[in-house]
Amino acid sequence: MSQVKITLPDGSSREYQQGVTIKEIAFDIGPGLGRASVAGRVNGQEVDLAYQIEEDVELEIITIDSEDGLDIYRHTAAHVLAQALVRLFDDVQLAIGPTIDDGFYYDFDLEKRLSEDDFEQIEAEMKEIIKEGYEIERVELSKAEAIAKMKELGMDYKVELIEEMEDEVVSFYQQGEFIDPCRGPHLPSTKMLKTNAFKLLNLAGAYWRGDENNQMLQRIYGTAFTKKSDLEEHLHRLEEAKKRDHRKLGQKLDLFSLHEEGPGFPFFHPKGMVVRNQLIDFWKEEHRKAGYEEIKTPIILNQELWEQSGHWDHYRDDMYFTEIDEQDYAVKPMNCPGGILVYKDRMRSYRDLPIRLGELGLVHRHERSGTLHGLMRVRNFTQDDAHIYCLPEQIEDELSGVIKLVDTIYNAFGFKYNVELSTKPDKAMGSDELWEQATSALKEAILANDLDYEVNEGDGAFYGPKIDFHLEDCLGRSWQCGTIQLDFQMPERFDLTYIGQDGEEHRPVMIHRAILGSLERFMGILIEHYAGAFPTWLAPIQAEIIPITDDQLDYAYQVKEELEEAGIRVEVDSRQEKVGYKIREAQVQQIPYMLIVGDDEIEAGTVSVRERREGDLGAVKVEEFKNDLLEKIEKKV
RNA sequence: GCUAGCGUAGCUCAGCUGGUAGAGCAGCUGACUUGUAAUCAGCAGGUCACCGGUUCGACUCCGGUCGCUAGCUCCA
Repeated sequence: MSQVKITLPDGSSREYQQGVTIKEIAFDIGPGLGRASVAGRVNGQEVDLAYQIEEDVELEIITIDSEDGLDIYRHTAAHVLAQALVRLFDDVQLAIGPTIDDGFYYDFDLEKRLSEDDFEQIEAEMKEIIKEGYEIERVELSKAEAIAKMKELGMDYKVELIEEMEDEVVSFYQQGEFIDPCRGPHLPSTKMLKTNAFKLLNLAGAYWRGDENNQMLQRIYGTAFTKKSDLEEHLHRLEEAKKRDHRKLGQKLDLFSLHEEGPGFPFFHPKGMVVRNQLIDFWKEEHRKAGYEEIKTPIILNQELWEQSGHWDHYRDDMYFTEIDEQDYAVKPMNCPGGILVYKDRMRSYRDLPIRLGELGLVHRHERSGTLHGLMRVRNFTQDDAHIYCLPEQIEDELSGVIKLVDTIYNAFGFKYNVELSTKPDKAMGSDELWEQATSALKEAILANDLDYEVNEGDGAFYGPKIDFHLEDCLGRSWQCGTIQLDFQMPERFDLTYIGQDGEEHRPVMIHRAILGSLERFMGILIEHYAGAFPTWLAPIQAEIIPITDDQLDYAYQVKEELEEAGIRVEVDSRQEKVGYKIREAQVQQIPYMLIVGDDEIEAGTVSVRERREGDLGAVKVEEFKNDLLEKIEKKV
């Protein structure tokens, strides 16, 4: 027997007999580590504790309290869920069961339609399996054997998956009577799962392989932790997150509403309009500084325009149509064709380029009913659109300019964002060469700006690839907001030209871009981001004046007038209620400042300032409060 | 669009195995004139989403439609 040299992450190394398992090494290093170990990473590859080391390797022990350890733990929990389903339902067909950010799910096919009422029974069976404490063993079969095995068990989806694998050996994990093909690793035993720290959360339909043309499977989502308290904390966090839901806050803070009379067509209330208008003011200011001009184009335009743009061929199903004087018209789903008409309205010189035309354009799209979601996914929304017409050699600078503008605007709200590069979809216009050229230009712009990004294959617009900027909502769901699309198709289709230095006509390049994405979605994100407590510059009401009795009403209105004259949004709560009541009301409405005025304040010409988070700040002169507040608003703090 | 669930007063929710609805908050009226997160009393408010069926009788059971929620698909 020869020795193998194990190098640990800290650089130290140890010698063991060839064939030593990771579990043995972990216990050899220390019993504490041994007990906490769930798997290993050999030369960067995750493997089971029972994995035998046959040569010199770099080894990392994965412990239960690490992120990777928890992931393995949850993966085993998913297998236990699958095992429970197989035990409970004869005709269950297993599909896939991966881990996700906060838990795991398993997809399966079953004649019986499950409901959440069935969770209790399934969880009980899972607990039983955990208690029975099966060793979890890795089994390797040849591809042919693997297929035969799955056919024998009637697992058609697994057969399909294995048939498409390239490897000749397929690994399985067996626990008791249950066996499931899986890459692993897994916990060494089902009994390592805590019976009181997992929970099945919800049930959903999910298409096999994510394709809506396929069979719809049933999916059970669950989560698992190594401690009961962690599970409880997680569930508590979910509850707290739900309180930030923009749909709830929108109603509570009287910002907007949705009605059956117009599904997906949001109604903005006066307070919601304040936020929206502040956002627009900020947007306009930043765009003015970045060299944009603004236009406005019609909502309804002749159908022929949409045929020319390619929307008729590629986007018709998502559009609304109408008729005017027996002519066919369409309600715009995008602003570009209208904007193009503005560009084409006169001759353009190379000296004019780049031309940056911004438009807060109201678009309508027929989104499928099941996809609507508060303000995040609606059927009419205002895009903070702009189209940049430029020379080919200006592309790089223009793309960078937009990326920087996105960063500036998102930073004003403290948003973290994810960047995706979306490439050519199946349903696309134009040659592969042009797409390739446009895609690599976008990629270069991302790299030049030092952004991390992921590639989203086939998710581009039908006329060009795009860089998408994603923001997260209260539950961590990702929503596309900003987008930059490089387009060589529309200039061609609309025969866009500029006169070059040589006096000849040339083709400009077009960049479509939105920073906020849509005002509606962005506001939804904003509401959840701030949990309704908007920074003062955005707050619908910035200060609530609270007189203690009617005797101070005159003074209250006097203060109101002074602040209003300075442009501050202020209200007087003139109701005959106790101070505590009015304060509570203002707190619930997340008003940044409450100004309490009693006889003392009248006497001294002050207001007692209460800040919504810090509480009572004491009395200050009205003038001082005003200047202070104006400065905060100006600085957007 | 698909799968599952849900739809009772402006809001949040009760309503047992079918016998034509109730609370709190909000609203209105009155009293109280109040010092940093809810003063008291009274009043009013519902074709139980809509349409049809079963039944002597339906908020309750069944079917359909619409809307909402979670997820899938699709997307700003």
